[in-house]
Amino acid sequence: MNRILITSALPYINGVKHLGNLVGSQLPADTFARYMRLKGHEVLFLCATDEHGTPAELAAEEAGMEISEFCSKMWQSQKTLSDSFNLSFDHFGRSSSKENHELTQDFAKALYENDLIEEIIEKQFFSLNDNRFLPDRYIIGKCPSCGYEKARGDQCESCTKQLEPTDLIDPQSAISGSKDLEIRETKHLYLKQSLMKETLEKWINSKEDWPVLTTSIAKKWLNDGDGLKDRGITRDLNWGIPVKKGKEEWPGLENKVFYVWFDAPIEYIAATAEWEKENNFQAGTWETWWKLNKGAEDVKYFQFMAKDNVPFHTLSFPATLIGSNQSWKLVDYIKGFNWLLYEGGKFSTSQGRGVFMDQALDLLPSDYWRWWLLSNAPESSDSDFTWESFQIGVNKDLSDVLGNFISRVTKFSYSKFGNEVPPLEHFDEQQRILINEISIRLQTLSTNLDNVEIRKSCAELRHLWALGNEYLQSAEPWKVIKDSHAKAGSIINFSFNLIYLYSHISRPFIPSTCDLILDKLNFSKHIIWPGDMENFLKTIGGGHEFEVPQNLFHKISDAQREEFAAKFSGDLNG
RNA sequence: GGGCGCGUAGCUCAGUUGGUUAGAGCAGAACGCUCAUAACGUUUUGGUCGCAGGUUCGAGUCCUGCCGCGCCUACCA
Repeated sequence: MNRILITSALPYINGVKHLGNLVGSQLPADTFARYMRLKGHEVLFLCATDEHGTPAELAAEEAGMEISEFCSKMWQSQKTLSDSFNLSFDHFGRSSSKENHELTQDFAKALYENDLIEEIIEKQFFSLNDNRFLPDRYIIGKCPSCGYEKARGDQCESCTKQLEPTDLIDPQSAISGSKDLEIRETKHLYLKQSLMKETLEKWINSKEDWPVLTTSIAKKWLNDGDGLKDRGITRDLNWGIPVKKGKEEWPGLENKVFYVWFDAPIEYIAATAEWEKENNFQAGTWETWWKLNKGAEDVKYFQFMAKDNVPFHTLSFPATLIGSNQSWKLVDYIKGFNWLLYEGGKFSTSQGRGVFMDQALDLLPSDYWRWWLLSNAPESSDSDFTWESFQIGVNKDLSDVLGNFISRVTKFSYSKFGNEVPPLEHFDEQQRILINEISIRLQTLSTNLDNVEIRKSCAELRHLWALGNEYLQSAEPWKVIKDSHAKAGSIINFSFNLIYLYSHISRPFIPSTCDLILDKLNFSKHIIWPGDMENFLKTIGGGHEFEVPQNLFHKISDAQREEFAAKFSGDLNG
């Protein structure tokens, strides 16, 4: 048994997440966590909302709510949705937690003491009307290069030229539109990660098993231009973690908070402390997961995220952990994902384009989405959600292959033998050959999951399901029963044991369907990853009582598909 | 501009360190079965592996150049 720490990238607080967000980190992480639990490992699977930053403040303002109230509400909403999608987090925390405040401030202190934080005086736009400093992208004006009227202070979206806010002609606040701006001097903190370039590079070069996507992004940042740049870790906002040196005030930074990207990854650690507290575990339990000098040497740590998150997890966060010199556990494997597209274009939270988690569940049960998303996860490149692909994938794999197999076995059995599973005589030649093939394929599935190869795992699982139909077709119990009741019963017994197998190995992918199968077929709720097939496929013996489940999956009709597509076609939320 | 990735059957993709007749699912065709959600099974039709060179006994796999597509480039998270 190993101790396995799994974190999913933190979903941002500003609204309901779409399917692209879901498949980019939380969902594959859940499948991996569930698999590792079935394997008997001690798993700690964590996630939390990422609550700080300007977009959260603006979203709260738009909703007419206090920021703290807004975040609480959105946290509850995201928590409810992740439960509905059966994301099996051991704890779903908040980056605004007391634990994160303390840890973040402690990290800042340690980094400062190790000469890895620098105080820099900068000139920055201050909006008198909004009574706040404005980040570069919240200043708009005319682009000096192409004349575009609504160029942002960091970059002109029209000609893509990189800009400084002071370059803009006739600058104004993007928040209020006010032109009453002045440039003020203000102090900020920078994380001197440039000093850690060699250390980080060596660490990343040692990770030969990471996906190319992950290491190539990290190396690009390490070697781009003058190399790894220092990074500002403070912002002029009200909502966030106040800049402090541990518990002490930080002179000149009294009204500032840490940059969201500094405190968000620290929440992984804080969430562990929250988890400990919530469960009343012995004080210091969280450290056994995170501190190498307190028992974390044997922990294997996996992170899941979309590609936009990779720089922070490969560079800034490790720089924070290493730089503190406090023997923190570093990540062992980073799984990065590309984007999921919606009908060829981008999912967009701001434009309401695509399908969002709450809307998805209004249409169909979670397993339909889980299955399609996992079997089409954007691993090697961006992948495209289309209603047609979704319809075909769900209908074929879930209804025709898995659902129909369970249906034909249970209904045939019930009609011929009543509500008790008939007994197995002994494994015949055909069954032995099949047991052998299943063992091999199960090993492949297991290896794919060990390697966090999500699509391949789905393909292999589907193949295992298909073996059930192939077996039934060639064994032909409906013919055999005319000569031998016992022999037909034996075929059916074996088929029930195949369903028993599927209810275990499918659980990381489609948990609620598996629970339903366990329930209806009266299988034990004690689920493990199967070992020896010969024994495992004898588990359900003769006389086992069951109930015929209703059809587990309903097909998506063409009419339904068209209705969904029309509903979600526009640039407004459906 | 720079960096990275992709381009394999009509569609979506897999192809370990280069090794014999290039694979899967979907779609198409034929046949079979009738237990089942008109579902299932068997067989089968589709590929000069983006283009052009090169290395090699041998290249989808390595090298060079080109074409096309996508992503990233640090104050959106």
